[in-house]
Amino acid sequence: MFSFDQLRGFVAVAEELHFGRAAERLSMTQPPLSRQIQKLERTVGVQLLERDRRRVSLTAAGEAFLIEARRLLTLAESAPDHARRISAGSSGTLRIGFTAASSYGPLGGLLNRLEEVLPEINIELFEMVTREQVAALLNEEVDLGLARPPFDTELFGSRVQHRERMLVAVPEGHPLARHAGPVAAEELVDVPLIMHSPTRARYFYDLVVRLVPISHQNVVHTVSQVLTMVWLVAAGRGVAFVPRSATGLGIDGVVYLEIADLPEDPVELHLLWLRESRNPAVRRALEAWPPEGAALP
Amino acid sequence: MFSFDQLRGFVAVAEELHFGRAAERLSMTQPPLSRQIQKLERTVGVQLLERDRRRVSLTAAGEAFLIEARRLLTLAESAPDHARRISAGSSGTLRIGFTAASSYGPLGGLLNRLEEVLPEINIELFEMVTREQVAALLNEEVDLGLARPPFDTELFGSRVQHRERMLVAVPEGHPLARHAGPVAAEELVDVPLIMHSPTRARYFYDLVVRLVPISHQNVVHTVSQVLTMVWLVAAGRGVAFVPRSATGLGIDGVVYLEIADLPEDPVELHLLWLRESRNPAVRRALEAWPPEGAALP
DNA sequence: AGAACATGATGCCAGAAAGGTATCATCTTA
DNA sequence: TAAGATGATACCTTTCTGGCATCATGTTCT
Repeated sequence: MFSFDQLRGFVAVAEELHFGRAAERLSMTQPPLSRQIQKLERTVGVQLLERDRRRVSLTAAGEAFLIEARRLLTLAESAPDHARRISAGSSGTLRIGFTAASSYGPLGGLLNRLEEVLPEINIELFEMVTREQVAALLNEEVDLGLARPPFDTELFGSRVQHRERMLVAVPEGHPLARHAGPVAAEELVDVPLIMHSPTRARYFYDLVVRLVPISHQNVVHTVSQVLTMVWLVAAGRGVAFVPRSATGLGIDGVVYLEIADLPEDPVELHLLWLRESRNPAVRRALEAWPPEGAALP
Repeated sequence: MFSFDQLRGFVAVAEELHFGRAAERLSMTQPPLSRQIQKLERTVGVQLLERDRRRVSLTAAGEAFLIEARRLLTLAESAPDHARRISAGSSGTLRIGFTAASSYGPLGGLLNRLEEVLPEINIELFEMVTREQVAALLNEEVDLGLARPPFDTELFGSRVQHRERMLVAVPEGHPLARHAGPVAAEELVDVPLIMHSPTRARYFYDLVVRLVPISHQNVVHTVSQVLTMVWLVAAGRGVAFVPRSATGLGIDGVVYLEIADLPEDPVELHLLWLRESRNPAVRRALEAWPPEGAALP
C-alpha cells in the first residue's frame, strides 16, 4: 500500500509538473521524491507520470489517480478535526428525553439555546415519562432527560430547570369555576377527582398528597399524563391538579383556578444526565444551558 | 500525519475491541499495534479508544473517526484499481469529433458499439469540419475524428470507415428531375452549381472536380457544409453534388439523382486518430469498432 | 558545433521508524 | 489467594526514508 507522503509527493509533482520544484514545495530534495513516485507507481501498478527527460506530464491514469489522491488527502486532513470536534462536544448527536406536555416550554428554550451555541450538533428528541427516561439514560439510549424527581443522585446529575405553580383544572360551568379568587383546599374535599397514578406519575401523586388534603374515595380516574387529565376534565369527569404549563395545552372547556395557601411554584422539572455519560456533547449542553434564572454568559 | 497502517490497526481494534485478536488479524504481534494506536491518537489529538485494563471500547470521537478511517481505507484500495482501468482504456472519457450530417450514420454505429463493449466509458461529441478535427486531434482536444481525407499519415492513423455514392441534388420541378434513370455528366455542364469550398471542404471539392467536368462560371455559391448545400438546392438556387447520406437529412423540395459513369461509392469517410494519443481508450475503441464490412468478433 | 545548463535517475550512507521478543502491571476469575 | 488474561513498556534488530554526490541525457546559447 502507498503512503500519504507518496500521495502528497505525487500531487505536488502533478501540480508543478517538475520534480525539482515539487521537492522544494515539500521541503525535501529531488532524489527521494523521484523514488517516492516510482514506488507509488509500482504499488498502483500503472504509470502515472510521463517523463521524457525534459518535461513531465500526467498520463490518463495519472489524471484519474490525481483526483483520488487529492480526495484522500483532504479527507485525511479533515478526519482528525472532525474527531476532535466530536470529542470537544461541539459536534455529534445529543439525544434528549422529555415528558410530554409539561416540558414543552423549557424544551423549547433548550433547543433554541443549543441551536445558537452548538450549531453543528444533531439533536434527537424522545418523548417518555420519567421512569422511561431514567432507564434510557442508564442504557445510554438518551443523553439528557427533562423529568420529575426523585432520581438516584449517585448515578445521575440533575438540577432544577423550571418551577411552576400548581393549579386545579375544573370543567367550564362547574360551581367552583364561578369563584372569584383562589379556591380553598377545603372546597376540593368533596368533588370527583382525576388523580395521578402513584406509580407512573409518582412525583405529582406525592406532591398533591403532600399539599392538598384529598379524600381517596373521590378519585374517579387514575392517569399518568397531564394531557389525559385535562381531556378528562374537559369531558366533565371531575377536577384535577395540574402544573401551570397545562394552561398552554389549548384545550377548551376547562378553567384553571389558583389554590389558596400553596407554596409558591411547588412543581419542579429537572434536567437529568448520567454522571458518567460518554457523550462529550452533554457537558457542552449543560454549559450552554444554565438553570432558569441564572445569568446567561 | 497518520499512516494507512495505523488506520488499519485502529479499524481492526475498533472491530475486535481486543488488541490481541486485532493484532492476530493483522498478522502482527500485540505490542507494535498498541504503539500504533497510541501514535494515531497522538496525531489525531484525541483519545479514540477507552482501555480500562479489562475491556476496550470506542469513545465518541473514536466512533466518528472509525467511519472516516473506513472511508479512507476503501477509497485507498479502490483508487489504484480505478487508475488501472483507466490505463487499460476500459474507463475514462473518449472525445469524438465528427462532420455534421454525413457522419450521422457511421457515428450512430460507433456509439452503439462503444456503449455495448465499453459501458464505463464516457463519450463527448464535438461537431467540427475536417480541418478543425485535425487541429483538435493535435491539441488533444478530441481523441477520435470522423472526417474526410487527406491527412498527414505520419501523425495520424486512419482507416476508411464508410463509403458511399455521390449523387446530384436538384430542386423539385427542375428539368433534370424529370429524367428517368441516371443523369449524364454532360447534362450538368450548363446548370447553376452550388459548389464546395476548395479550402474548407477540400475533399469534396477535389472529388467533384476529379469526377465531373464542371464549369466554374456556373458556380453560384461556395459553401462547406452539406446541410447548407441541400438547403440552397431546396431554395432553388442551383444543383449540388452530395454524398448519398444527405438523402437522410429529410429536407423537402429536393430530389437526389444518380450520376452516370461514376466510380462506385467514391465518397469516403475516415476514422482518424492521433498515432501518439495518450488516451488508452482510443486503442480500445479502435478494437471495438472495426471498419465497415469487417467481421465483428 | 560545442559548452554550459537543466532535469530526472541512481548509488551510497546515516538517521528514523517499525516490528518482534521478553517482561511488567493490573484486573478478573476460580 | 493463585492463575490467567490483557494492554503497556523496554530493548533490540531490520527496514525504510531522506540527503548528498553523481550520472545520463536533452536543451540552449554562443
